[in-house]
Amino acid sequence: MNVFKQMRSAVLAAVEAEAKAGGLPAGLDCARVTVEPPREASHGDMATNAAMILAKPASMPPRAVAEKLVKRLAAHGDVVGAEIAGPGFINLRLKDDVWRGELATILRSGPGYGDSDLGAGKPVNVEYVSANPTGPLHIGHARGTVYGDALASLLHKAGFKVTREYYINDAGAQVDVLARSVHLRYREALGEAIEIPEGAYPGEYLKPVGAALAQRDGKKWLGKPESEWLAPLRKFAVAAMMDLVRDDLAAVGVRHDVFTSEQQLVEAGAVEAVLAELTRRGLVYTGVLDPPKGKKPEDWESRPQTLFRAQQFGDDTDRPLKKSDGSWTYFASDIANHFDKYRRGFEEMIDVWGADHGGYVRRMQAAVRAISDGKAALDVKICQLVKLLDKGEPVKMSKRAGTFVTLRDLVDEVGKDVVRFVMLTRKNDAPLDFDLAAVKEQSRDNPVWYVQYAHARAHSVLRNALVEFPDLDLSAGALAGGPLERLTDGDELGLIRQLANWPRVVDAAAEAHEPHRLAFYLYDVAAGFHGLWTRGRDEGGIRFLIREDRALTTARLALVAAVATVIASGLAVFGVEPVKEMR
RNA sequence: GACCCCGUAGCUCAACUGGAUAGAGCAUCAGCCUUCUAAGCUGGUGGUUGCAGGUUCAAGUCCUGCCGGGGUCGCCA
Repeated sequence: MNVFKQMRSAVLAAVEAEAKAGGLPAGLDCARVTVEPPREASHGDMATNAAMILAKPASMPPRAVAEKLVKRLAAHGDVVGAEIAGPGFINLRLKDDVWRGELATILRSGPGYGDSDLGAGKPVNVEYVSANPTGPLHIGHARGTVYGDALASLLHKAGFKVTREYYINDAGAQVDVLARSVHLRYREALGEAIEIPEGAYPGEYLKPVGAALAQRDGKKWLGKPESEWLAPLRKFAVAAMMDLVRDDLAAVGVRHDVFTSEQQLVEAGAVEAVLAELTRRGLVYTGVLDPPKGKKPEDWESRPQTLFRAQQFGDDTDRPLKKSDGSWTYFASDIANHFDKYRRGFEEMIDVWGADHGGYVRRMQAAVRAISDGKAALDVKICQLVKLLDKGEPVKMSKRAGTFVTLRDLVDEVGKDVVRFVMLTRKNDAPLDFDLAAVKEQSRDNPVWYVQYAHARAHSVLRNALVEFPDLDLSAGALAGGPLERLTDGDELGLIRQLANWPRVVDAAAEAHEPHRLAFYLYDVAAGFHGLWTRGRDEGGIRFLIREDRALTTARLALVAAVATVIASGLAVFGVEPVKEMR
């Protein structure tokens, strides 16, 4: 329970008391009542919209409601001022001790500060990456990977029971291509001169896979018809690719809890099972689709096919479940995938997809509603493209020429922490520029650096404090129990207010599934701290370390330690290591 | 043609799911280094939130219609 929630309870209590006293109708709906920090600091510590929300149902002017509430709130022990402003806001000014108390809470909570019970232990499944197992992860995967992972951490922090899931698309035609490509490399490893035909994967990374196969099976698959080796090689190749993918994921600090194989779902009859279920509900039929208007494919031929009634669940049209060769569409097995998740207990699911899958969102949401009788909800987060730049110039990439940038290359170039942080500095559905030169810059416009610098600076102060006061106890408990009443400067208290906002930021970001908000918040905290630091250059009295005043120093170190704590808490969600020195 | 995303300062982007005078960085202009890291800080300039309506105490945010940019559109995943 953070300070804002506490004050919201106080506001609700005031409403209830007023209702009991007859000043307001009983049973008013307070769900939309908020207590938040006002945008303008001069408005006080917190503001509530209660009077404006309740005015209409109470059939009273907002200011009249506000007057009644103000009277009661002014009597609250933590409140030193309550006034009506603007159209009916109630601005609350709190005792400084409330903020000092929150500072102690931050220190005692450590990096766990901001943890909440918003999720109440509810299971959430976050499916992300889910790249085809046909090669190493490239830069196009990087954003969804980092985003999904940070979102998972964020939801965990907000009290959800999170499962990180990877869906392996190992049943489609692309995997056949992979198997054939590996067979070529296998023949090559056994001494044949090969030529890579059009339509096969040319990547060098398949060489060791072919060699490993030759090592394991010898000449077993030479000169045999494809029908004999395709299935076993597919399995071998997919396993090798997934090893590759897992290594790449580890390099960016990502680790999934569950890997679900499409192939295994198909083999286990999961697709038939879920289709039977949908058929039983009358949601599957054989019909003919109209060609898309305005863009009729050349080879369009009208034919009856097996369709899912997606339209009944909000999609634009019904969607095919079977290809013309009789095998399942990707959509059909993906329904089985989501049904599988639902049966494993997930009523809340999140999928992270690339921008090119935007058109697929509705049908999958329709399917999830259908298979769960509307009990499960699927949120799909689309990650827009990342434009890779160097000094403002686009980095040339070509898949054909093999010069596409792998995720590993990027991590090797700038480091895991930078990749992770930068990927989270934009809303997921907005395009992102990733400039290799800019992220190496050490300046204010490089947010990674700027935030890390604030954290390092804080630790630098703590280190210097021990030079000045060698016997100082810098443990969180000791600092929290220190003479915090010595913190009286407006900027100091302002910084505490900013830190106290962290739990709200966590909750709001978790609810919106928007981890990027944390990046902006951390940047602001860093700015607040850097500002206070620099003020100490001009005004000796505001410096953190005051040789002649051990008590004041202790109090200020508590603030410094709290800044470091909150930054570390935020970076932990991002999976970024907070540094204590900038080197 | 349909659907999805985006449109905010010269540039790159925020805006706490509808709140008060729309905020940061870059750029630009003016300042601050015998002192805990100047790798930094302070201040100024800069806006018809693409356009036009609507909803209400209140709209950048929600609804409708346009304009512009991107993405997608049966048998790819």
